[in-house]
Amino acid sequence: MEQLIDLLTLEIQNAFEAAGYDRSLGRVTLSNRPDLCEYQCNGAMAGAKLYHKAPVAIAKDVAEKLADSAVLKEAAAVPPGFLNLKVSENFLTGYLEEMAKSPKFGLKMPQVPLKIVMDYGGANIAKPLHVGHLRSAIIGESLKRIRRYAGHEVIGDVHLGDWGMPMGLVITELKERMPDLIYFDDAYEGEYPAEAPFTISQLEEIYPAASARSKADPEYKARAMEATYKLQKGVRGYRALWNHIREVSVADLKKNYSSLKVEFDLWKGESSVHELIPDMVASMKAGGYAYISDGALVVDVKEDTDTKEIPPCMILKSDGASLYNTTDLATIQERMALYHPDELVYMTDKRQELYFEQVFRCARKTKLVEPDTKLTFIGFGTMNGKDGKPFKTRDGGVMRLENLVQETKNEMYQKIIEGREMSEEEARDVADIVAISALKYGDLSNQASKDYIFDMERFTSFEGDTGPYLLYTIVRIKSILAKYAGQGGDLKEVRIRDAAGDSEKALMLQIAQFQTMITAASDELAPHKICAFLYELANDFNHFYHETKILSEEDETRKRGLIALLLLTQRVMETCIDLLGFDAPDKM
RNA sequence: GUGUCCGUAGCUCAGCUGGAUAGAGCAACGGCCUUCUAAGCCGUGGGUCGGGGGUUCGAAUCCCUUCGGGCACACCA
Repeated sequence: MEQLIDLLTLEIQNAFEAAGYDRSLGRVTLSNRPDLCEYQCNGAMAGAKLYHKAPVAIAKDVAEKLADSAVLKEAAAVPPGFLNLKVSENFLTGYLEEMAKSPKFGLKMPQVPLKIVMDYGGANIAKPLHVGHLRSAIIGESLKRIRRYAGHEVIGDVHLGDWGMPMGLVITELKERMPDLIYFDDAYEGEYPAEAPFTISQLEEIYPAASARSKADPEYKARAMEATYKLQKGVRGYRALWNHIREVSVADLKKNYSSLKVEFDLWKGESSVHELIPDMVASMKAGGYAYISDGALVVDVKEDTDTKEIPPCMILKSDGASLYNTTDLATIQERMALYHPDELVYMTDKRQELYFEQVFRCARKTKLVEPDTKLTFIGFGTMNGKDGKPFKTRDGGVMRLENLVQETKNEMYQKIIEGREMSEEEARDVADIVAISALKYGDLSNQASKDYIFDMERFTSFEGDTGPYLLYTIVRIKSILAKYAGQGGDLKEVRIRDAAGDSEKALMLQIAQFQTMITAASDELAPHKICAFLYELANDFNHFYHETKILSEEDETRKRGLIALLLLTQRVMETCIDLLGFDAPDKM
């Protein structure tokens, strides 16, 4: 169905035309003076010059044509030339009724759905997930859900970091600690053990140790680079060891991502494409794109319109090893071949923006993608601590994601156990659900591209613009609906009625904006717009709730109308939180 | 140095395809529970929208300039 604001615009445009003015002046916007009107049109002021006429006179002409509009209850021309609009209650009711019975509340589906591959994992199998991976996972998951809801086909790929230097570092450190492992015996030709010679916790300790040592010890670093090279070349023992690292690590990653309700369709990684690399490199050379510069193989990606120096895109290091660029380019090639996507989306820290600009240009220049394939980079800001610097643990280390999630859950458990009578087990379950909302909403309610300050106390608060506050609002609605059903009310036999008061109408008007909001969130890749909408919706509901008796309403018809409005509010809210990637409990 | 993003209330943030009195939340203060979850609601105080110039009937929003900060700038990912 059409967006409410478009229906209003059409109505006003017709009035402009009927009054003898250009219909393009009739654009309607949400009111910025809610005390005066619900929607407004500023077109008369823009038309003043065109028609050499006082803006308010134009507005008056238009308002006259709207006197018996079925859509508008009121259209007032006020100085200096605003058209203040109020929607007809009856029209609004019909609009919400149609929303209630349409799939996705009447959201228009694209004529041709896009096929999109989204890359929003970025986890490295050599090291555990840390807070830096949180934003990519949370924002990426939400955007995937939003664009699916908007009617597109989205494939989410975790795209593991499993082929670079970190692998060489872990292998080198393993060799250092356990030189007698069969994997390091070049003469060995038998089967390797099925069981990994290390656990996930050991792995978590090994990488940081190796990384630190390689920074301090050039000889060690050289060995790690060599190990990386040997792995990539296919040395049997190294591959077998690498398989262990991957298995142990992926099992742990799946557990962690799933605790955040983050799901990937593909568990591919840099290594998935290593076999494509030689041919890709050869064709880049044959096509005349790639050449040797300072020993490395590069492709120039400068353009005449550049306002700054764009360094060439590196394809192979001077030692012949592949790097991030190589696997990313090969991955583009693979994704094009396997899925023929219309768009490739990358979610990473915004510091990688220049890097992706190089890769995208290189992919275009070397024709890895179609001319009309869209390549999108979404860079997110840093998650900072209260001091405004990148988030760290108390002792200054990198905070593991698992610990952050657990701390949030514990914090929430404390609050629930203090404020509510609940069994310990139930409080734990509820705390887990609410904690995820706190974490995700705290992140998503900020613009993705900006840095934000992680404040556990604020995010887990039940007051203000937080995830828990939204869930609390949903729980209130659920509670009333459950009571209504318990009293023998049939939730299927209810229909929305015309709003009887201001707060009821405000709630209805807010719900009616759902489609406009979703469209904006999807087009602009902006989950925070859903957050803002939800928060406002929750406020509107609570305001309405406070001054409206529902279950004790004596007029049966009106009561059913209120229940229908509650149902719709709940459905819209739950749809929105699902798009953000969290759930609501039944009680809290 | 070059490029880029940001600077809005004490704090954390919206608003930025130009419109009327710049909005929320937190914090502070004051009200509202015999009645559907008071983890709620209502209200009060708090702003040279970093500074300066320009475009416009109208600028937080667009342009220029300046100050302050973040980030990036080929063999890491």
